[in-house]
Amino acid sequence: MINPKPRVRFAPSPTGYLHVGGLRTALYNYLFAKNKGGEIILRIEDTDRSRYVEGAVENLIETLNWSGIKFDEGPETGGDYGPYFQSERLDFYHKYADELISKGKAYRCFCSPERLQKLREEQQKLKLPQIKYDKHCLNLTEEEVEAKLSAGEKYVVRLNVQPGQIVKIDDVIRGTVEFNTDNIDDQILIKSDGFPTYHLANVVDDHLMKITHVIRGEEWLSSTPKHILLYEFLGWEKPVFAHLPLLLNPDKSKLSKRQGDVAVEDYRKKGYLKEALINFVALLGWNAGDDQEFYQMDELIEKFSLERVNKAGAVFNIEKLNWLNGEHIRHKSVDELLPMLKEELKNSKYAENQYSDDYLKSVIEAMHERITFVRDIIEKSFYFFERPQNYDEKIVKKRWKEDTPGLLEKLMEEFGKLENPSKEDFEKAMRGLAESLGIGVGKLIHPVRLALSGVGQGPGIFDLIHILGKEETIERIKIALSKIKHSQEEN
RNA sequence: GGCGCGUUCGUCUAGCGGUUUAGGACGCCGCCCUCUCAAGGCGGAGAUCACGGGUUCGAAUCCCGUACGCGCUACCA
Repeated sequence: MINPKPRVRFAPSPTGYLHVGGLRTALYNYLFAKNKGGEIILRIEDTDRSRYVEGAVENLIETLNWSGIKFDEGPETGGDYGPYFQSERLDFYHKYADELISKGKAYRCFCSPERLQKLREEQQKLKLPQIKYDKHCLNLTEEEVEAKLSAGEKYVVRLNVQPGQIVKIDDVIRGTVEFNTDNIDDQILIKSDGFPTYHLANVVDDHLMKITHVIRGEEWLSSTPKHILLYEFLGWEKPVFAHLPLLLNPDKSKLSKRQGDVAVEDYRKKGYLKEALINFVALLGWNAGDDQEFYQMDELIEKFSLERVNKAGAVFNIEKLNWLNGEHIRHKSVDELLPMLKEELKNSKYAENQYSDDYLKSVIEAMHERITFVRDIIEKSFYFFERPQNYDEKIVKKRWKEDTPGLLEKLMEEFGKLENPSKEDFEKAMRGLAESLGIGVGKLIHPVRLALSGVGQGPGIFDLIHILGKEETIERIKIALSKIKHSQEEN
């Protein structure tokens, strides 16, 4: 009975940006579909005109594209089950709303917002266990309805819920969950502006688009019985439901803007790799049951299963994301990193400078294992892009001794003799000098590092020298010699 | 308030009745490697498995209750 090729959907509403929780929902849908050789559809749920945000759809699609989640059908790609904007599917919703009305499973309600408000307040005052619509308009005769209709009165369409019944949900993640219809309100299906609510639009579209599995956030679990009722009233086969645990703030509340970034584009701007974000978010609520933490998309597809999704919410912990970002950078080749570095350079203060690909590649090589973000190459090892403006006081104190200037003079002399030196040539020259002087090579290495970079840490000294080149190395040592001497004298 | 879901190291998690002195990862600390910083390797601290009852020869694992957290309770999704 289960379709061997599932069809799932990601159905965001365009209210601004793609939330990281949304990204994970989209991801799980994608992983599930691709693991089973199925299809994933992107559907835009734009039924709330008051929340419409200009450009949100474009932004959503752009961010989804960036993430590497590819949709088989949707606004961009098209497909046989369109249109993929709910605002363009109004006829469908009205058709089925009418069908429900004629079956007595739904009814028109002419109650004013004021009456509804008052009703709610009264029920609250009476401390009624549940606040529900009183089915007032269900008692209207056909003639009364006709009269109101022809008088042009505004109305909504409500689901006619019969109390005293048990609705069961078989959730892949949560097992069987039961609801008593006593607690279910006569949900509005069509708003007075003629647009459907989520509940109707969702069920109609999922059926029409032949969706087999509804994988969505836990916030929908409570309204699922309404959806099940709709499927039953319409005589449609229900999809399989899977309600995902929520993503949480460090204080365990639902992930929100106030406590950090929630928009995928924020993380993108900060320099997180899509591979790292995907990897991280995949692990928030799911694991394969082994010790693997590092995943590429294709491995996630291969190993993903809904059965292994957790029930409890997961705190979005930035530390682990940072680690994963570093891991994914380390797994990338220098050639893959090159265009990324160039892009970062374009947005840096070095945008006007020219660097050869070979130079940048050697810089990447040197910094590859020392960074969390590609941008770190520019920020942590700025000395590959400009001469140091000053020298770290602490390091000067620690490494710049009285005999240092003399030693560096000798070293420059040795380096000066080198013809087109390789990294090994520099090393041989420096170690040779140290040996002949009977000193530890550290007496040379540390001051040289300071002279070349201005700081006390970085790649191996011979890499640093070789990348900078003989001329620049000597020049920087000269500059340091004069500058650091000065500061010493001044003190 | 009502309904629903959840609860294992700070965080992400493994565990699906005995193999557990509860395993891994991030972070933290230490050691090794080493010219520094990383990366890597090794090790350490860190969880009375929310609490209380049961079931059982035996429970983190099954059942019930309590507490706490979260979600829903809109003409929002």
